Amino acid sequence: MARPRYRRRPEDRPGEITAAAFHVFAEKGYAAARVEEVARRAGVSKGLLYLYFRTKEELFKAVIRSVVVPRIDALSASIEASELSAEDFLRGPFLEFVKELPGSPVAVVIRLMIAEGPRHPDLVRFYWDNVASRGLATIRGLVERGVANGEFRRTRVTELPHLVITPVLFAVIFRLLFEKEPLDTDALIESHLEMLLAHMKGVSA
Amino acid sequence: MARPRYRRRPEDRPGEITAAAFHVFAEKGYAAARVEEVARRAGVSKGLLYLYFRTKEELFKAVIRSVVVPRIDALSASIEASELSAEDFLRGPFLEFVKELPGSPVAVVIRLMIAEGPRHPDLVRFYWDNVASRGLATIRGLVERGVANGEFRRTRVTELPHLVITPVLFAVIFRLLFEKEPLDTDALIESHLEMLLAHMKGVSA
DNA sequence: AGGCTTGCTGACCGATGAGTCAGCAAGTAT
DNA sequence: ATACTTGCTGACTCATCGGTCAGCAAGCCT
Repeated sequence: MARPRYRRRPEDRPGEITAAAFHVFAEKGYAAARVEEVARRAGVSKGLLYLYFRTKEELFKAVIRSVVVPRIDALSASIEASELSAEDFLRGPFLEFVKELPGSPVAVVIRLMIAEGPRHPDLVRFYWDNVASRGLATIRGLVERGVANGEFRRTRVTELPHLVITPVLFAVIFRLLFEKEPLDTDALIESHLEMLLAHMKGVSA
Repeated sequence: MARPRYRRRPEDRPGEITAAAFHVFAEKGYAAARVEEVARRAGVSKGLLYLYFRTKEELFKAVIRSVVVPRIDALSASIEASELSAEDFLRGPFLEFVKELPGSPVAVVIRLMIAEGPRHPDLVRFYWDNVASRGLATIRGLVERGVANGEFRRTRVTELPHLVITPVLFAVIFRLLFEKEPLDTDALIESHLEMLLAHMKGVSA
């Protein structure tokens, strides 16, 4: 008895295709990724792919969104829900979240954004509006909460929340580029946080 | 009188071609860059380009090397030549050097390395051996000089000199990606250095 | 001037890959 | 069973681009 050559599953297809596309884009980059390989990995014909995504670029955008959107929601939620002091939040949930990033799909997205950003300005815009600026605003809010509490002094960190996450981006990129060179990214991020907290608290430890 | 259609200038060609290639790779990335466009910008035929560079990939490697090698030499030289204390060197020549990076050709090279690194492992190796690891070793040496001097306490920064340059990489990438969003990269780098020095000196300023 | 070397040109080739479409077959209604 | 809808296939087209090569001409001899 011949099994059917395929099953109709219109509900599942888009998700399967973006998942496959994520892997292909991750290892090849945008330009070198082949639409046909995406289709093959998704167990689908190239023609079908084009029924769900109008062009390769549309597919690319869908992939970025599919990785990024759920993360944002998770982060926002965890902050709202927390009753911790600023320092405890930074040492706890924040640190945990941020230590995951270098090994997560977000790292891949960051690489793709750096590599392809210049030719996909609307994607950069989307990323800025939904990830980068919101993340920075969140950190700034946290720092200001600490200042209001009396936990922290007022420092440049309020105006430049970027100072909090520089080692995270460094770790992401270092791992991406120099996989072979060992770097204890956890220690990097933790040491930086120690330094930062000491600075904001105004003690010399 | 008909001007000659071209002049023979075999000495100048390689440099002219890599310079043109730098611009094209910078704005298109590797895969989307067209060899013919490089040739056109260099005022040369595609055929000639292939007399000097065997393949597109060779050309790419030559471009990276041409930007990176002179910088290395300049940095090494300036460190050797200096008699300053560790702190003064960091506040002076080091800071100056590092503030230039986000707007320099090195920024472009960093983008290209991130984007194309995975498919050019020997280039990554070259970059690691000649730039990244040497730069890190230099910073570590500087910090240790400060410790030996009694200027600095012994901290994690000795083992993780990466902590010194995280804001530089951040600034490079931020500028590359979000050109439209203002960020005072000088202030970012300076503030980080203040924090770092306070930490290493063990004071709370 | 005539001949020789070689820097240089640009038309060409072959491969590759994005996107299309005519038609097939899985599922559904009758 | 039969007819119908539509998810799905894969062979095809057409443009693009890396790389080649036969030959042209600039500059240098003599």
